[in-house]
Amino acid sequence: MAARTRRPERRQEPLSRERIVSAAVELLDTVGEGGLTFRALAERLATGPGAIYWHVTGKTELLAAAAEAVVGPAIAGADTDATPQEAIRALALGVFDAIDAHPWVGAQLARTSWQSPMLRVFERVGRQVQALRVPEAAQFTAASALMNYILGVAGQNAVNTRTVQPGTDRTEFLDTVATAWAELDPGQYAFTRDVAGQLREHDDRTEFLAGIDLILTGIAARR
Amino acid sequence: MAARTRRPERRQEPLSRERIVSAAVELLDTVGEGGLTFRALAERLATGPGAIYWHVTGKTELLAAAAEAVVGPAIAGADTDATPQEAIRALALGVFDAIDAHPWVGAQLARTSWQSPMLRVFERVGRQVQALRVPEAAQFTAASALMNYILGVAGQNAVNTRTVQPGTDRTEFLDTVATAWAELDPGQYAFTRDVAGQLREHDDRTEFLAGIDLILTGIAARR
DNA sequence: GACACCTCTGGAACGCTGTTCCAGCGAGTC
DNA sequence: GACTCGCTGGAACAGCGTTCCAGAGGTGTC
Repeated sequence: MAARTRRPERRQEPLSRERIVSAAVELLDTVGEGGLTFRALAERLATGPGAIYWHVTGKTELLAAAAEAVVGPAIAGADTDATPQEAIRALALGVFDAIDAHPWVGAQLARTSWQSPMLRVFERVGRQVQALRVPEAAQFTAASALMNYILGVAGQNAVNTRTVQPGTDRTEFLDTVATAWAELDPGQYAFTRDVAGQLREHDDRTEFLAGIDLILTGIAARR
Repeated sequence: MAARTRRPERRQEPLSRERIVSAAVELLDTVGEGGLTFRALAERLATGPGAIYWHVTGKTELLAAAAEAVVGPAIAGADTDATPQEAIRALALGVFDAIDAHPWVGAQLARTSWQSPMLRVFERVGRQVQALRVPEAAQFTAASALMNYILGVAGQNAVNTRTVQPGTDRTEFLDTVATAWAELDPGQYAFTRDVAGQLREHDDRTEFLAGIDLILTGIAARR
């Protein structure tokens, strides 16, 4: 028994939404999307699965909160004294870099439509679209196109990091795919073969920005 | 036993990969993404879950095959005697319409990187990019941007149909979101409020095509 | 001090999933 | 008739998100 001598074995910090969310982010970062389970999370927090549900309604909300925690700060910067184009680029890169640092965020954003934080991105992209003097009737189209492109890249980024074995690095992965492309049937896949080299050597970030610029050029030309 | 008179109670058709995939497509179309389980599929095929695994390696392959079955025919058309822009539009619309008719395909395509059938889309988009006389060094970028945009729309389309309750129709759903947008804080969400009306009245297909055209314009301007 | 509250805990259990296992059926072959 | 082998389908397994609930621990009231 020795009930007298038992130490105050109660957990140092009490459970809280913040502690749960930040533990979830750590788990997602280290073990990946599939690694976030309520049991693993409970173990990390030295509690049981049931306790977590007191602070969080379910996995959906938990993932949304984790994404918010990571993306929120990344898009918080001010876009004063910058051209609209530069502001949009900076915003898009903020999202991109957050996804790059936390691949699971890409899947999460692509899965959850325009709730926060992507609604905030939409708002700020839209304002810059207005600053570009895009006709009112075309503003929704312009901002939507940018959002869809960003979310498309987000999703693909997530897919790629999910596909790659945890052991291999990015260069090796690109090399494998590029080699596979180069060995496709020349009749059926002439173009894909042609650009296999560009796939091998491209930089994701630069390429992402080039796509943004393509759309921005399109928007400017239509003004 | 009356073994003599027993009808050929053996299932009419034997199990086969095609039967399984087409049953999966039916299930996905009627019950949605979450409705495709091996048990439901087995019941529909009047067999057990184990039998399915003889013809299909697992759920991943099954989903890929289902997407291929739906998207494959949609992008099979020939693009002879059409301008490159028209060919790209037609191709993109083929993918869009397939997704529109089978919402789960959007999620599937967005989830599986550029395997078939999206690699075939990439190839054919790329050829038209070459036909547009885009400099070699920019071809990968141009084709990738189009692909990422298409996949972004695909993913968002899937999200929206997943969010909406099976009861309500699209108009009602758009109305709800647009109303919510119109009631946002004017200080923080000025732009979003401004375009709430455009959200309510927009047509997905037209909007999708407008985005494609924006990128095409950007590509042409950079030539 | 005793009692009743009420927030919060965490382990057990539920129903569901994808997947594996394997006894056995039925047609074709020696 | 026996043997083989492609194929079947029901049972079982491990894991998931989620729910349930007995009870611990702190706080306020008499």
